[in-house]
Amino acid sequence: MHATTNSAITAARASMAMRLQPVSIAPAPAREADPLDRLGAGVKFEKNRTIYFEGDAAEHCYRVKSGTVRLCKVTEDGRRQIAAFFTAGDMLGWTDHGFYGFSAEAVTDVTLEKFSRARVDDAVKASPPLGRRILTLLSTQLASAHDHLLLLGRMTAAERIASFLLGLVRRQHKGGSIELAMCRKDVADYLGLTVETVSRTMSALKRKGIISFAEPEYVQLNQCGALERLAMAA
Amino acid sequence: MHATTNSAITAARASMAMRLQPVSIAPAPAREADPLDRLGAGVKFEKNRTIYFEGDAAEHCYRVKSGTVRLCKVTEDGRRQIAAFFTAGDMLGWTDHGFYGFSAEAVTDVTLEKFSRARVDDAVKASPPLGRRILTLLSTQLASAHDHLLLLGRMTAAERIASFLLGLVRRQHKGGSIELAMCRKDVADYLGLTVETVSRTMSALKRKGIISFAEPEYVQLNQCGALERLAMAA
DNA sequence: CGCCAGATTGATACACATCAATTCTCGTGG
DNA sequence: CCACGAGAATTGATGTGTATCAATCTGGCG
Repeated sequence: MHATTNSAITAARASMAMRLQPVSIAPAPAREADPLDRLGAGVKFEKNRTIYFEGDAAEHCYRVKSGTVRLCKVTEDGRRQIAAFFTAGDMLGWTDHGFYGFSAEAVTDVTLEKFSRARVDDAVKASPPLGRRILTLLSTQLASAHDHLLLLGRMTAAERIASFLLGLVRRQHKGGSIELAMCRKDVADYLGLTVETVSRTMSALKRKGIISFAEPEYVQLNQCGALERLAMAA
Repeated sequence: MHATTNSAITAARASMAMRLQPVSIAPAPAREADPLDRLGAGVKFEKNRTIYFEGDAAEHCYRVKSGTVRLCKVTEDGRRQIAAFFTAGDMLGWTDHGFYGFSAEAVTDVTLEKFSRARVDDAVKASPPLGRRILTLLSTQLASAHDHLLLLGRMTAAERIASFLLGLVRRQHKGGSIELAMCRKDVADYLGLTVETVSRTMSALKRKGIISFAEPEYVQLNQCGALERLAMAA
């Protein structure tokens, strides 16, 4: 019935794990200048400043040079959902709908390259490979969002935390140890939980020796295997 | 602080409501032949057949001609999440990652146009406007997925049902009355709930006179205002 | 030092899941 | 035509994972 080999599934899973978080733009082909480089203007935002608001006209898109950005939306009564975190190399704000659907905010102090949408559009017309890159980008972000849907719709608190930590460790490949740029509230709003549940769940993992941390923002993954078993899902 | 006008927000909200469900490909420019038309091969799938499996090599993409398709993933222990429903005009299976991340299944009997990814890629190289259409497509689907994240992460059962029904009524603009192509289990798995909760919540809405239905698959929205108040969120 | 925001931990509440019957519809065969 | 069985939907009784409410603890900073 299932026409796929196991190795194909394994490969797919590996790639999916890699993109649990939004992923960097593909590196520009070998030794050519990145056509985006000519178009960008450097901008900085302090921690917790808003880069653009949900509902604003979508006249710019951005590429992260340093720091972390969150994409989020807040309801009238204060509930918040974070759709993604972006770090160095990620691109955000590309939409074909005239208005941003989610706000973008600086989680830490950030530096960005800011692009005029109109100019990028022109550049894309002139350079098909650039168009492809943006396509790849959106495709990656879409796949990532779909994985996030499974997490929010069907996973338990422990599974969500495990997936989140594994996603981070894969992005910042520094073996086992990760730095959380965001506070517990941000983690909670990304995972569809409350701060308390995030804190309790992480404490439980710590008690079991699966992870450890002295300060809340520096976490060591001691048993990735155990985490992967928790994150299971697919 | 918030630099946006109310009308901008209103416009953005309207457009966001419109794309709660994945949205049709933009109509081909006026009187020109759609470049995709030459590339597609018609295929049919019976209700509940799988169009492609998660993990399969992503060698084709599809455009729905009739019927409804679901994009979904099932965990080892049987939990399922539906990421999207696609209907006539929607495109699916476009990914830049070699393997499909989610399976696609026929909710009803469906007819599709099937495209070879390689050929579409070539066509895109030859025709920049086609590239733009696909970009728009992905951008729309991404925006839709982000709205879905808010729904799964932060909304109550009643809010999810209300959003879902409003999303449907906007797609099939037949004023007030909608046809559910999918069963309650599909709705539940799209909304991150159980069948029982979907059923109970819809019964409650019926008791209040906000909606009505004799057969489960034909629902009449009597008070869209009340539903919108429920769906609130943003 | 004393303040404050963030993190952690504890006690309790509740929304939704789970388990368990019915009921309803529809297709199938006697 | 009706009996029968199977799958889907609904409804009810109960359980539980996480939210909520409420302290307490911690580290940075004026």
